[in-house]
Amino acid sequence: MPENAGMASADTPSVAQAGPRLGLRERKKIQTRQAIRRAAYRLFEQQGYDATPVDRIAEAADVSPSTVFRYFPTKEDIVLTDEYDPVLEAAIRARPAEETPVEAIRQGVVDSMQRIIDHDLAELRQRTRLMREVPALRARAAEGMTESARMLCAVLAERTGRPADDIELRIVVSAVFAAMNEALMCWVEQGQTGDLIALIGQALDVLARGLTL
Amino acid sequence: MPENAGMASADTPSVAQAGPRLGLRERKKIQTRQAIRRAAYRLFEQQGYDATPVDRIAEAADVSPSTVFRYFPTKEDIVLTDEYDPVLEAAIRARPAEETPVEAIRQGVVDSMQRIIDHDLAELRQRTRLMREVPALRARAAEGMTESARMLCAVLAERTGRPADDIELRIVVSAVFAAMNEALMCWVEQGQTGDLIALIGQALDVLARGLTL
DNA sequence: AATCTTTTGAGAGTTACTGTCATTTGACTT
DNA sequence: AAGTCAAATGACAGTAACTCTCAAAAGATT
Repeated sequence: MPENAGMASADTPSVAQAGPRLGLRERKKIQTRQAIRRAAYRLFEQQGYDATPVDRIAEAADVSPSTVFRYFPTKEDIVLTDEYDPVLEAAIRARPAEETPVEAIRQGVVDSMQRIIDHDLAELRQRTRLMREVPALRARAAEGMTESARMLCAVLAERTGRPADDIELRIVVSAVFAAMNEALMCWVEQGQTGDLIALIGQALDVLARGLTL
Repeated sequence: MPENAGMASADTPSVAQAGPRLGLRERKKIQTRQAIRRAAYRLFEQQGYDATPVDRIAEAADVSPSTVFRYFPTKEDIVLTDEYDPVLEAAIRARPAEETPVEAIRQGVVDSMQRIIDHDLAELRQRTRLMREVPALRARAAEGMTESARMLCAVLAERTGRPADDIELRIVVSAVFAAMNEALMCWVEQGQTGDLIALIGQALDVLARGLTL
């Protein structure tokens, strides 16, 4: 059974980062990270998130519990750590300056989501399913969204000339993230089989038309 | 020093509920609840949320730790438990049926927020300040918002005739909560001195005009 | 090969819970 | 007023997610 056949994980750099060959140390770190995440995902699937103590994950990944906490400060991070923010940032910066902010956000969001799907759909599925079902993960994910929101605010601040802490800017950004999140949750509830990009598009449409029903 | 002079807390029913005189047992329960919350708020203010173990809150409230957990399933609940949902629900149901959903939400949100401010501004201040500063509370509050969102979806489902799990409905509701939350956070950052109602109005305006900047 | 630095594992300690059980205390009956 | 019942409380034991410290192991460097 091949170990990592044709499967990119979040532990592999998202973008083609043909960086300098890493030393043995760095390579081992990446392996350990992967081992922990894989063991965790497998156990979560088998027995559920709450029913899986970190100690057992450590055991399954063949590392000490201390090591698990060194790689992932909290159990939630094992599931939620991702590299989506830079992707979104790049996608939005790539939009032409003459585009309206809303349109730039829309295209940036759609583009980066497509990239994430292409990169590792299986992982997105697992992650979102867990996010839907485990309250602790939902809560933590929301925390993560406010951090992403700060980033997006900064990018849009440049684009619009507004200050990064501008209230209207923040409203826009948080509404977009809320809509995107809701679209993701709907997708999960529909069995993750539908067209996620279309769902997100629909969600952003609702925002763009001023929430009219 | 008077003990509860002119100060309504979340432990006192929000609305004028001149219900039947409560038995001693019920009265004591309310007292205990109040004692725990007051002790907690005081200690949080003095030494911070994270630096205050539940045991110390129990001690300060003169109850056993078990009792604290009986009243509040988690430490976060001591801060976050509120009775806002019924207020919002009532406010929205009170809007005339011919009003558009967006307008009904807007007025309902504003009305209920005003009611909350009138009821106990001091508590709203403490709560929102803690929500802003303590990550664990931010996360947990987000969880609470998704529950409130479910309720609001149900109410709007009735009003619009759409199913309660309608995607567009859910987008609308989650966007509104996101905007309201962001307005609250802005208010906190501005020292909680500005006009909160105006801020929320501004936030909802941004949504209503389709996020144009 | 020797040394230096980073990573790891072991172990002890804290804290937020969870579950159980005996005791207490208000409520209700007679 | 005494007795009974149900609910509330407190004491205690246990689990699990971390946090900190320190010595051993392993890669990097000379």
